[in-house]
Amino acid sequence: MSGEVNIKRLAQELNLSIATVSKALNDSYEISLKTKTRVLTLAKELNYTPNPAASNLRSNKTKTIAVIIPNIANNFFSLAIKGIEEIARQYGYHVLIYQTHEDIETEMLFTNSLLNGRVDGILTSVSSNEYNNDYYRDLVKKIPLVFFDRVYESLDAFKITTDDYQISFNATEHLIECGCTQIAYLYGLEKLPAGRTRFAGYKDALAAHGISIDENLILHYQPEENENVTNIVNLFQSHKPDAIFSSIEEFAIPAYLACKELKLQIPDDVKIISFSNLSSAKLLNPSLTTITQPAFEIGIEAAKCLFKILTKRGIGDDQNIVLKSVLIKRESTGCWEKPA
Amino acid sequence: MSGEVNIKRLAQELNLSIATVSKALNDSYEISLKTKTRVLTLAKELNYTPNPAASNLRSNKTKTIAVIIPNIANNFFSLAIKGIEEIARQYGYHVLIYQTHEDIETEMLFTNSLLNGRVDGILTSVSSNEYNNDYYRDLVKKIPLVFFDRVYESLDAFKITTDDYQISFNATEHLIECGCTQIAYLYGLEKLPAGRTRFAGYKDALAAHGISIDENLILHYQPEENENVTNIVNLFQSHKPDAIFSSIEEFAIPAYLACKELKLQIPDDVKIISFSNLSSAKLLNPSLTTITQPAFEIGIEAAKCLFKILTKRGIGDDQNIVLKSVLIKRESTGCWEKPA
DNA sequence: TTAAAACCCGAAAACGTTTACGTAATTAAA
DNA sequence: TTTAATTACGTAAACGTTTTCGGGTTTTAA
Repeated sequence: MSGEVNIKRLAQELNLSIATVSKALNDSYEISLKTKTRVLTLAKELNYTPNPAASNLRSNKTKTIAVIIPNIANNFFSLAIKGIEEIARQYGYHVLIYQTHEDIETEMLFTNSLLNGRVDGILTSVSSNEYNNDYYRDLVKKIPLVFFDRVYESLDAFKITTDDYQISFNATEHLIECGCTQIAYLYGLEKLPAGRTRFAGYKDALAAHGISIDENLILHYQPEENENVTNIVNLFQSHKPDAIFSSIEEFAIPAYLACKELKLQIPDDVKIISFSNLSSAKLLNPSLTTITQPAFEIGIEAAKCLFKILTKRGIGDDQNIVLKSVLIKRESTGCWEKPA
Repeated sequence: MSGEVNIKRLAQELNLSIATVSKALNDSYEISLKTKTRVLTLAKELNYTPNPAASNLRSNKTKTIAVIIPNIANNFFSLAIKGIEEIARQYGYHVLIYQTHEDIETEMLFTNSLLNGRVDGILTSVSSNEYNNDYYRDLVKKIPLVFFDRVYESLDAFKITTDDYQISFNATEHLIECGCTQIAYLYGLEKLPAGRTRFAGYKDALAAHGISIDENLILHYQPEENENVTNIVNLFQSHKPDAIFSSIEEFAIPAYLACKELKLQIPDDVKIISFSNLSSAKLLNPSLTTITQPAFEIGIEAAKCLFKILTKRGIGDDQNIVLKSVLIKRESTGCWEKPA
């Protein structure tokens, strides 16, 4: 009964043609104010909502965007999605979510399945296990696409990133100012510009202070959390770093666990700093000094850029948008200004 | 070019009718194996994917489900979504996400916008600020719907919950066994069965141990996080509880902050226990004893139930599915067995 | 007064599928 | 051998919109 209220039904009850009703609903200039209000009031009365499938088919627009991310159960991404949702709602758009689990195959599978008109555009933060530039160079020609955080460079598309280089430089400098010289680097996102840039900031900060890079102090991320803990433990035992720079959130907890295992005191024996959006960073034991990316704002900006494309605005705009991360000094680096 | 490959195109190139191609793609028994393979190979070669809008319109099925939750940036819900996504992917379904921000109006707005055939079914965890039974009693007749965690009772629909009563009883008993008698209760989800049941478990555990309820020790959740901190501080100053039972994750951090502000030692001065899916609970200062719900599994189960309905299976099955939460004893309650 | 413009609405095609129905050719049953 | 059943494919309608085109009526300008 209620599911059967469509344009035809409205047209019959109002003694109008289907075309007129459709135009009235879409606020066309061809329709008089009088009939518009007649149509609108009946539509509201019968609780009419247009059939999306029919509308999509004819107009080739879906009012839907897709978000493709590695993992939703991650503070950064869930906050970003929150921002995206906020903007999407303002535009009356629906949001589809896809998790790649850091696998480029499923990433491409999902993306390809969206090219047949299921969505009007895509927001993506690419997976870390490979860098497939060719694929994305073709893709951005086929569908409106915006990258955020984990981007592909030198493509004709909007890219929302943070000041990874500068903030990593600053964070490293902060450790140096705290008296550290043997700063271990926990390396994540190696294949992506974000990871490379963070490392560059670290390296350049060391160089700027006359500290030479020690390759032995660089540890690479393993998907198995336990492996990371033992790797960090081994690193401590073999090379005794006096600080840890964790370039991804996933390394922070393992670093703490390793210290716990070795009974190392933070920040006395070792200082720790990590990229992180964990809301509980300030309550860790000790509280964790973090580089925190504006995840929510990144989502907002990314969505705004996509709607710029979808509404044909901002054609000539700069496609590289860089937001500022913030270094929040806490107990784990020992020289914070004042505990809250 | 590549976007223009549709059934008509396939039919032309193969000298077949549109109907035959469609049936071949859907593996109909009416089509010979020979032509099926001809169609399939060309389809793959041209990278054909059916237009979802056209398919939806004609067949009245979208391979899409919706998830309606209060807030995605919450460990419980993001883990649940991860589980839902997992199952949806197995069935080749797409997942739409909607955040209500605990507002029943937007919740109904979203839900209503899905009744016109945009999705085949809905998974929902209802918002906490109201209990609108009438609305959902009508709704479950209109569209396949599964509730998870925050459910409406006595409705003809699948409901996935946890053993809130029993685990709250056990947790309260744990505090009592640690010597606490003045156990404050931080009350959340008051209008929902989940919140009520948790409170009942707390109350009955007190009664079972001959401890009378003190209304002054019951604090109600406020949306403003700062308010909660000051409320807890006030509670401490006026009634000196020796333990805190936080019935929702959102109360845990404020409780810690209040203790910090009053320089109360956890667990010596006060013991704390909280419902929580925070992955960092074990690293808080001190580590937090939690009641942890199997969020991922809840998502899995909820999605499975929805697909039971969508595939017309499990008609007579029990619609109340209860999963077990787990009480993880840590430092904040002082009598944990053995630190990890 | 007349032509042009503006206004308002309807007929019908189109979007790309799915599916009920029809039919010819082949096979099985009588 | 005749008839019924089965197999394999095609025709055409339908799903509910949007949109092009056209026409009739009223208003404005000359």
